[in-house]
Amino acid sequence: MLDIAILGLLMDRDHHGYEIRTQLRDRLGVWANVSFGSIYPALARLERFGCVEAVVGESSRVSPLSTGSLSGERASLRSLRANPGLGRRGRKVYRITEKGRGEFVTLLSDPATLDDSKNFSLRMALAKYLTPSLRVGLLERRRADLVARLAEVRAGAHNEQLDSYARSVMEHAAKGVELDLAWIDNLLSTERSNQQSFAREAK
Amino acid sequence: MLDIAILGLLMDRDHHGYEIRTQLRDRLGVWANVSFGSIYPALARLERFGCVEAVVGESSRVSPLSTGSLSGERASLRSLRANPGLGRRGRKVYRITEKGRGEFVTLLSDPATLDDSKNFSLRMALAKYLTPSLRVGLLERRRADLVARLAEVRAGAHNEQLDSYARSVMEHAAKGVELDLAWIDNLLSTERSNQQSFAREAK
DNA sequence: GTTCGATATATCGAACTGATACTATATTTC
DNA sequence: GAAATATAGTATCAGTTCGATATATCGAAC
Repeated sequence: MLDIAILGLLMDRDHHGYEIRTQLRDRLGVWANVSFGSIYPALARLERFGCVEAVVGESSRVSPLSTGSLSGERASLRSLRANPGLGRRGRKVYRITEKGRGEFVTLLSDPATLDDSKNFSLRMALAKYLTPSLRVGLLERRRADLVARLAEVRAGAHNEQLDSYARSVMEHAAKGVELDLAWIDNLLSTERSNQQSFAREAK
Repeated sequence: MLDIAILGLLMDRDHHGYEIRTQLRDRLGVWANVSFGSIYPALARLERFGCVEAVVGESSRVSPLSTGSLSGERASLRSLRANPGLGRRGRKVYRITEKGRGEFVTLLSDPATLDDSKNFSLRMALAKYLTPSLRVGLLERRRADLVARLAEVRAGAHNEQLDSYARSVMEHAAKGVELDLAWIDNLLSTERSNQQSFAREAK
């Protein structure tokens, strides 16, 4: 799952480990904070499989000879983030490979194991890389899962032998699922109206 | 975290592994489905620490000699669930020990690591075992976490360079946090009005 | 009669977390 | 201007959880 997230970020531009963490928080909205104990092994794994590669010439201070490339790197770093305070330590910047791009699309399209909320949100955040039909398929599958889950938590909320706290948790869980469901339905209708407008154009 | 959940279920009555899974789904509303690869090791761990013990005389078919205890067991099983079709295979029923009860309250009260949504929901579902002041403390801590998280996802949702899908995910995440926050505030006001009515009684 | 689905225990490898350790630079404080 | 503090950065470890898989029993459907 982390693999998809990392590859998705790298589709846009190169990143180093620390940055992946902050991007995951700020752009993908799925994790509040991913552990470095997840990120670095995942990066190593992806490199082993040939999906990403470490970008050379980013090790900063070790080679102060090539001022040309160094200043170039500085410039790219400056453009990376407008605020001062760039890289403090030798970073290891990763770039996605061709194989990685292929693997990314495969993983993202794979309908297996998208049961939990995090997994789905991640895929939606990267949905621009999917074809419309795959997007709709993903949404419909998620919708079915949520409907089933809603029945479960609603049944739980009506359980008479629950104390008020446990019941409150179940009721809140139900509201959360309802919110998710409304979101999915909204996305689905957007998706379909886009398809219609596309069909009109093609006519 | 699973330890708290299991001990919490066992506070009510004895359970076997499979049942813990269904109860976790139906009563605690936190997990849709916990893996057996989590439950059985957790049970073994808790037994190793002396927090739970396997209840003897529940091994069913292995000892058809003690008909007295067997019929007694049958009766207890029948009372356990009204529907027919009880244990098909030898179950291992666990009971919480005195040490386990102590450990449970300690773990439940421990303010450390309640950052994620699942963890908090679990604690709330078991909040009847907490004192009012511990409950309020838990709620206020969670509230602070959510306020911080809300700022994060709102900032993310206003990020201009996000595509429409990623932004939708962030906006939905923000709505989810808002829903959580409203729930917490509701629980907090309930908690405080209960305290007030208690104070009036004591007067 | 045999496949199917629910009940039940158990284990394995891979993945994820939280904690911790380490280093380097920037900013603030005295 | 020295010292503390914060932030940026890589890395690893033990413990926990997950998903898949194997095994077995029983009732029901076919």
